[in-house]
Formats: sequence, C-alpha cells, structure tokens
Amino acid sequence: MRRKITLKDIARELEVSISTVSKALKNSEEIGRDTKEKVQAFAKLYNYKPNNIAISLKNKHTRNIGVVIPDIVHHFFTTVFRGIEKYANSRGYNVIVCVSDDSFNKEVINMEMLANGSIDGFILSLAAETLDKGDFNHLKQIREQGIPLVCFDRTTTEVDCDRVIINDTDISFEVVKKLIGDNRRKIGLVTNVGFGDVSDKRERGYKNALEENGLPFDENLVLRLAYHDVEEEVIAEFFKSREVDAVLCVNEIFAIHCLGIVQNLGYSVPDDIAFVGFSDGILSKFSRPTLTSVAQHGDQMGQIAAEILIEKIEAELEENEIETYRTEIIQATLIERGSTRN
Amino acid sequence: MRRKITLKDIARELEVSISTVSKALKNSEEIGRDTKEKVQAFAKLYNYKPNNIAISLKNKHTRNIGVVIPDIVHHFFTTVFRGIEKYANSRGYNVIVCVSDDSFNKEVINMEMLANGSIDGFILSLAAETLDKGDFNHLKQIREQGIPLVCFDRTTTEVDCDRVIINDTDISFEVVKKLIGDNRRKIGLVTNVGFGDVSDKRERGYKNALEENGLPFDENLVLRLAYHDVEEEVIAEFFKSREVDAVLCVNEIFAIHCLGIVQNLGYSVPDDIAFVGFSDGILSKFSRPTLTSVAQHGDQMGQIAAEILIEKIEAELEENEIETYRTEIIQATLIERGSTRN
DNA sequence: AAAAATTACGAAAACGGTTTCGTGTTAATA
DNA sequence: TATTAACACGAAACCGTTTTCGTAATTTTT
Repeated sequence: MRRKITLKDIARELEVSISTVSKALKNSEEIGRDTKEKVQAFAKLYNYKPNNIAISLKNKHTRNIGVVIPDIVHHFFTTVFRGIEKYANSRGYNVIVCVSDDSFNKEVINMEMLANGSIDGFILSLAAETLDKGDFNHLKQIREQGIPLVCFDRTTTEVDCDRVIINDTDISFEVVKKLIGDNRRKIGLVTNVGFGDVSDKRERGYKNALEENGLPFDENLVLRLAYHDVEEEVIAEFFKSREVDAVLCVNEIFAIHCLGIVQNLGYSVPDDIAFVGFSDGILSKFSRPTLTSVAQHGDQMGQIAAEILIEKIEAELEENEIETYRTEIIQATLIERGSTRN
Repeated sequence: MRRKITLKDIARELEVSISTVSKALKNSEEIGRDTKEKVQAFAKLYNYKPNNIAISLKNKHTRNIGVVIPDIVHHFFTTVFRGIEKYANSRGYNVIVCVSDDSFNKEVINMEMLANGSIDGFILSLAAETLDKGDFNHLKQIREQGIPLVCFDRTTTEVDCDRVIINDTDISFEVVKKLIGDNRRKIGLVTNVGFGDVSDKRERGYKNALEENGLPFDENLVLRLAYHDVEEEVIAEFFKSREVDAVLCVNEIFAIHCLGIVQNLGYSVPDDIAFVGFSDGILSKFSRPTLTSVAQHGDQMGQIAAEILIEKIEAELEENEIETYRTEIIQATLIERGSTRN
C-alpha cells in the first residue's frame, strides 16, 4: 500500500531541500526553471497532494465549517443544509455536521468539540431544550474565542452573532388575511409548546390579522401540541368541538396529521375546513388534497447563512474583523394548493 | 477577545517546560504532585483544551469520517446519515458530509479533497453517474492509500471494500409472493433506468416470484422511469392500458406519484390496484391510503457502516490491518399499510 | 578589476501538540 | 562514605507544511 508522499520524500529523492520543493510547487520566482520542472514533474508522477491537516495547523484555519442542527431527518433542515453545503463547497469549504437531537447537552458538547480547532465558524439552529432553558453561555464562549457564528431559524437575540430568519410574523399575518379574504371566519391555529420566538411570531401574525379584520381572538381555537409526540385524540377532540373553517399550522407535520384526522372525521378539505401549513416540505406536495404551505426557502437560508459566515471568516483572516451583526430576513412565500382552493 | 490558550502559554506563565505541562495534564507519573496540581488548576482556570488539529497532525489520524452521498434531501439517506452520525459521535468521531448530487465529478473531487488528511475513512453511497460510467478508479486509489471505505446501498463489487446492503432480491421476491397470495395476478413493476444492481436485484426478485408461482413475466407490465424527472403522462398511459391489479415500485417517490395518478384516473387503491413501495419514508406513512412499503432500516445501515468503518480505522492504528472485507446484509421488512389491505 | 546586484537555493523557525531520552537532585543501599 | 536507584523535570525530535532570512555563486555595473 502506497502511503501518501510528502514534501520531505520529494526533497530526499531529488536531493534538494524541503523549502525548495515547497516553493517549486508553488511556482515561486525564487526557484530556477530546471529545478521547478524537475520537482513539479516528480510531484505529478507520484500524485503529491499537500496534507490538509499540516496546512490547517500552519495557517490556523481549516476550511471546515461546523453545522449544528436539531435534526437531520427533517425536510426543512436538510434543505438548509443543502444550501449551506453547496455554497460552502463552491468556496472550497467542507461541512462538519453535528445533530443536537434537540438536546442542550449534545449541542454544548458538539460545539465545544468542534471549537478546538476543527472548524473556522459555526452555522447553528438551536435545540428546543436550549431555547427552553434560555442558557446560551456556550454560544457566548464561542463568540469570545472569536469564532464566527451564524444562527438560522431557531435563534436568540442574547448572543452577538449573525442571524438568518424568515419574516414569520408577516407571512403568518398574510396567510390569515388571505383566509379571511376567502370568507373563512373561524380560523384556528395549531402551534407547539416551546420553540422560542419562531412559534411566538407566527402566533402574533395570526392574532394581528384577526384583530385587523375585526375578528375576535379566541384561545379555544388555538391547539398547542408537543412536537415530539402528537396525540391523535387531542386533535380529534379539538376539531370535533370547535367547528373551525380554516386552520393555520405552524409546521408541516402538524398540518398533515390534522388533515388526516379531520378527513377521517368526515370533514371535507378544503370545503369544510381549509388548511395551511408551514415549511412546504415533501408531504405538502403529495398529500391529498395537496397542502397549501408557507415556503421557508431553506436552500436560500442555507446559502445566505454560509455566505455570511464565510465572509466573516475571511475578513478575520485579513485581520479586518467585522464587528457588526446582520439579521437577514428571508421573504417566505405562500404556495397555494388544494387544501385552500375554494 | 480571548484567544485559545496553548501549552506554551501555560508553560511560560508557570515557568516550567512545555513537556512538563503536557505530561502534567495527562496525569503522568513522571511529574511531581505539586507541579501537576499547579498545572491542572491553571489549565482549568483558563479553560485549556488541546488543539484538535495539532493532535491530528501528530497522531496521523483525525477522528473525522467522511460521508459521501448522492443527496441529502432524501429520507433514506438522511436516516442512514443519522445512524452514522449517532454511532460515530458516541465513539468520539465527527462526520464530514459531502453531497455528490449524483455527479461523478463531484464525487471524485470531494473524495480527493477529503482524502488528503481530513478524514480517517469513508462511508459512501455511489452517485448514479458513477454507476452508469462504471469508473471506480477514485475508489481504488483511496483504497491504495490505505484509507478504509465502507459502501452502502449503491455499491460496487469492483473495489476492495466493506459493504452494507439490504437483501433486495429476497425482499422483492417476498413482496411479490405476498401480492400473489392476496390473489393479485397482473402485477406490475415500476423501476428506474440505471442505478446499478439495486434495481436489478429488485427486478430479479420480482421475476423469480412470478416464475415460481407460474405467472408469466411480461415486459409490458414493467414501467421504467428516469429518477430525476418523472413524466406524469407516461405513467398515466401505462396504467390506463395495462390493467394491472398490483404494482411494486422500487422507490417511494415513484409509488407516491403513481398512487396519485391512478387515483385521479378513477381507480381505487387497494381495491382495483394494490401498491407497494420501497424505503418506507415519511410519505408512506402519510399518504392516502397509507402506503405499504419495504423498510430499509436506514438507521441500522448507517450504524453498521459506521461500526465497520471505525473498527477498520482503529485496527489500522493498532497496526493490525484487517485485509478481509465484509458484506453486511440488513434484513428489510415489509410494513403493511392501507395500499394493500384487502 | 573591484563593487554591487541578482539568482537559486538551504537552514531554521513556526503552527501546537506528544514522546523519547538525557540529566541534575535527592534518597536508598552497600 | 561511595554507589546506585528513584524522582522530577527539560531538551529536542517529530508530524507536514509555509515562510523568512541568510548566503554562496554568478552576473551586472562602474
């Protein structure tokens, strides 16, 4: 088995110094033509490739970015990830992924692990538990070490970092306004407990739209579910007793669950009840009826997060650190499908 | 901004040598009690953590594994990835993901990139284009460099490496046998063009089951689709003219597409046509009717792939290289749901 | 022909660790 | 008291690069 060849090997074979080899391979003006050609030919013949680790140690940066997300088996996060990976790759960066599993401890441990030299910066969506706890010391520490950090979707304002989010309040407002325009009057909201300001904002948009259109907000029309175990009976009970004629669900999985349940209860969608979900994943496109959904443009979020991060990383390398933080707001869009067609 | 502290910093502050600090932190017997306590206390106070890159360079291994997959926005691959990440993490390894996008070039470039010291081993599912081309030189090179490689799902036998696959032929056979047992007689197959031996094996199982039960194989009952653009009219035409009473689809997306189309054509599922898909993703659970599907146990595949890889990596470190290659076969299972209930 | 400038290369330090080996001090043994 | 052993630590090599600086040998300039 042919081990990887190093500068030292080439130097030994060609009876020149390591420095000469290094320079020759970079086409340095310092080295004579003959020597350069000899070294380059030899390197090519033996397929020399510099060792990334050695270069990282020398340069004090790795061209790796760390991505920490709550869940990878989740359409939204994977699209964001795809956006990150694609852009990062085009810029010569690799991506190390860690899954926090919505656990505070895993998030902390993974980030500490990576922060010890493995990555040049982080892209992060916070674990549910971290949001609940409200403990962001691990992020603050990372920032203190001068490691750039971009948060997306599930973020916090308690840490100095860049952010990429969608216009949750506005789009939620727009959706509900549209439902009202479609002559829906008893509009329900299916949301989750926790998850910080994402859900809060969507709820605020919902309330604002009701208010602005003279409809009363009724807590009875709000169903609050635990994300990780959806209770069918609770949902069925809600729809049997509330007589809503439209529902906004803050995520796709809630929407699809509810859709199935109300259909089993004998309601017709969209005639009896209109449905709108968030995050426009694969389920929305293939459910029956197809689901009207708010596209969060995960690819775009990922790309922008990566752009911002790499910009910070490279500014830091140039020693002109950027001390201001951006919050980029992606415009979500409503994709209308069968579940709201009148 | 407090930069990371190094051994050198501690040594300077405490007026001892770097070696002493290093040994003290590893609780070496060589160092006296007082010195150890002093060093450890200081290190703790300043939150010293060794630099991963420096350790990697010294040890010649990184505790990173490279995962190269065709697509990340794909339920099966994400479940495999989750299995890998979970196990790898529990063993103190990190995971670098590269997406080949089913492109040969991207696969080659990404792997060459990572092979230069960034990772200790690869877990790979081949790009469609690579399978088409039949060019596996990049994998052979990686093996020649002594880098361990585990392939899963889309694999090749032309490279000396470990493999994790499912019992495609058998499970396909079982499924068709079951359909025949359910009194289905005109059983169609929806498969794709390309994708190497995965599709081939599933087709073989299908044929074997027909043959063994005295049913004729009819090429007219086989619909071959391009994975990346599914043509609705072709599918509709197929179902209008063929009068199949059951269909086996080699992946979930084909199944869901076809399911929708036949329902629009006025057929009832499962009464007129029974449907079975592969890979039991999220769509299967939420379609109407729910889809009977072959579970490929992605988590398990990922975990086993990671187990095998890490075993190889660590054996290599101990200098007792393992020169034999395993092919681990995961037993797929059929999850029966609405699309086949009689 | 002497001085200055250019060319072509090598030595060595640096990145941040680990590890082997050598050595001065003290304690135990003959 | 002389010899040996144990203890506690430091120097230095090493991992594979990059880069600064020094310097012979040659060429150019005066």
